[in-house]
Amino acid sequence: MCPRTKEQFDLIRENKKEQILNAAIECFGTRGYYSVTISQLAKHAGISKGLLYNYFSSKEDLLKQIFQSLMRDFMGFLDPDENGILEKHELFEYFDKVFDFLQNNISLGKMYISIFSQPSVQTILNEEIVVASRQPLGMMLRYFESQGFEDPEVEVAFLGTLFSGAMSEFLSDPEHFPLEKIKIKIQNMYNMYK
Amino acid sequence: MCPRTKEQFDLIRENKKEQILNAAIECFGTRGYYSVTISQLAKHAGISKGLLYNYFSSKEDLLKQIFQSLMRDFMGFLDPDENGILEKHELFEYFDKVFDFLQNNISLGKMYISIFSQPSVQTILNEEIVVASRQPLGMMLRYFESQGFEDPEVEVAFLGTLFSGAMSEFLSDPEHFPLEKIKIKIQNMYNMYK
Amino acid sequence: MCPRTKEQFDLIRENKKEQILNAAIECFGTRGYYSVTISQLAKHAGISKGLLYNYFSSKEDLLKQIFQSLMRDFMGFLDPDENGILEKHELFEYFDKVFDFLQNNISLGKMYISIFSQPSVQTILNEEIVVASRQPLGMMLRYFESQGFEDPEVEVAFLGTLFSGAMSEFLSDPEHFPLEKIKIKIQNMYNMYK
Amino acid sequence: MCPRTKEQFDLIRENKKEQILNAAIECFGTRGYYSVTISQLAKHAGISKGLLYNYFSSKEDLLKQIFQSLMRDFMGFLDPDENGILEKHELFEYFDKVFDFLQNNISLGKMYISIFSQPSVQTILNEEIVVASRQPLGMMLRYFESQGFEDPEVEVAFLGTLFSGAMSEFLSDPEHFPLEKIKIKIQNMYNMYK
DNA sequence: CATGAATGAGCCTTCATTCAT
DNA sequence: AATGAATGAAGGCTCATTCAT
Repeated sequence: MCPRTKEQFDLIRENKKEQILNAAIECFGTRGYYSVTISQLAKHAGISKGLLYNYFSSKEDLLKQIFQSLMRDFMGFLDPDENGILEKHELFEYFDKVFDFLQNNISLGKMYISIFSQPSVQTILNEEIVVASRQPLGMMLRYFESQGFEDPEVEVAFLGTLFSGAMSEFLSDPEHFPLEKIKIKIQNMYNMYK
Repeated sequence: MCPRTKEQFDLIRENKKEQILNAAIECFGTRGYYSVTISQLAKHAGISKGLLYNYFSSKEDLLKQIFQSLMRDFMGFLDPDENGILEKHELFEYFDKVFDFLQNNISLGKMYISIFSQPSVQTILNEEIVVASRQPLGMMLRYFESQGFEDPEVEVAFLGTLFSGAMSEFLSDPEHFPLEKIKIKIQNMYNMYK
Repeated sequence: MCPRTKEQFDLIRENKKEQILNAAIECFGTRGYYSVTISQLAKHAGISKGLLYNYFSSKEDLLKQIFQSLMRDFMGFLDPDENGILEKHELFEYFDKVFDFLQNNISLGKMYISIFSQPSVQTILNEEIVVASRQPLGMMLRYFESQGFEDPEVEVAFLGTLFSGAMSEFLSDPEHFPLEKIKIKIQNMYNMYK
Repeated sequence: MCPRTKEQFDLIRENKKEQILNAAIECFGTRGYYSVTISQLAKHAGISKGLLYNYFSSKEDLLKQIFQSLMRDFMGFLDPDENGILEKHELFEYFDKVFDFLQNNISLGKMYISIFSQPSVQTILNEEIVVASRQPLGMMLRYFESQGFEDPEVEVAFLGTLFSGAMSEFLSDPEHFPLEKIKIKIQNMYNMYK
């Protein structure tokens, strides 16, 4: 029989990679990066240990790739028209989008939280984090400046506080946290009425 | 050389245990529970590995004891007269005390954050966390009820959001986070003027 | 597309096998048998891993086939008329041929050296080595006997010493080893003037 | 009970390290660096796998330390008075010492041979080899210069040829190689009569 | 009380080999 | 004939824990 075509192989690779990433997000999210072994990961993804290394060069690499994809998602929520400028309605919708996303991707969110709070994981991702956060922070700062806020830097810090607080509280108990009501409270604080 | 009186023993035990706990807090806080080895810990504390097991039965036990001591500190901030009832000035002062404490115990704070966000560490501490948080949450709820808030449960959740957000943002970059200004913003929200 | 005539098949097989052997000699010679992976080998040969196993049943088999081909070459140098008897001019020319060959096949030579000195590779090739060396050693012995040497066995050992020494020194630094001058020194020792 | 003194621990370490080195030399010498596993090594040395890493930071480190000790031995044979100058009697005795040593340390010798001929092991030891060989080669060169040899560099190369040839032939079959007679032949070539 | 040598289970990773297409 | 995805045994190494002294 003739071998598979390049297109067939590409399709297999793409699907399998997705499959592994999903398994990894779930495992890392529920049990934490350090507590998950490659063996468990492979079993969860329904593949052999060795195959994982056909797609990711190491456990660290796997973490980095998940993180980067997550960062891309978040950036897309913040600045959908990719013009680097944050408009009022974008900030407003950002809340909705991020928390909608989190509700549908609880494991991913938990993983994100555990990434940002585990010092040693931060070490692994350090460069990625710095690069990834530079742009959104700058956009928020310019937004508050343009809106005539008295102390824009504090506003950015406070917004960050609300965000990271809401995320971590929601994700630590998704069933009971009154997400909708909190969102409304926050949006009211910024006069973001629909 | 070796034999000592009972009093000497007790004094040594007390000091040594403190010494180990401090070293552990610093190491866990800066590098994370999983990345710190017992060897490193012992070296940092200036003792031998074997001796550490004289004071703590395992690495997990060490973590639990740190956590319990931390919880006791926090409870002391929230309800200093230990009457189980949260009064307005106590909530007001709670903010100050907690963040004063954090500013002087950054490693401990980082460790706290990493504890609450690492799923596997949560597993280790699960019972302790549930027990420890039941009382303060109840106190806050009764406080907001007594103050006639429309939806006390949401208020508790929102306060928790502000808290955990401020903690995590402050601890992720203690040098630059405008802690004082954020504290004032929060206290204003609750009309906690001095 | 796929089907071909039997003649085409045979031609392809012959070329492919040559191609793989050459790649293997180069890789084994420069990096050593154990450090070269089948993947690298296949890439170097411009084929897939799977195809390699169509021509060689295992990594060991590949090594054995290279070795056998090398042994055939060397035997051809020692006894070109294949009469099993070593004549003076044949021994004389043997030196020239072997070292000419080595100069043009440095990787092969390095591989030969590494084969003979790696105990575990010797294990793999053990039978082949014994069989292959029996004949030339016997021929040399009879040669020195026929030339009336006092202690022919020592002469064989000494000749072997010179040979293996010159090979290993040349191959460990082909650029700087004064091969021609050493050859002349050796040939003078045996009165092998042209 | 009181703990051991520093001297007691040092003694334990020294003995144990020796024990591991000897086991490693024997294993590497008989089966080759790549074919020996840490498990086998540990079993052969009568210790656990983990303990090996208490004394050597890696398998490579173990190889390097063996090699360095071997190089020190060889240098001691070549220039016992450590004046950096090779005298006639020293070169003469060098032969005897080296081959006496090899007869009593066949595994070590085999390991040496396999080191110098395995390309990938060479890579590991590359710097060490360059450094280690610079001095003796320089000494030999100056010796032949001082003795008025016509082409001292070729003499060094030829002596190296004899050496590495004799070593590899002897070590590949220590039982049958006529070492004494070969030594005499070589010493006669250089007029090194006792 | 105090030390660090010693253990061994278990981790991440590699790689020869197989197999469906 | 040809491909590379897939497997799994095995290797090097780490580290919490124990124990003789």
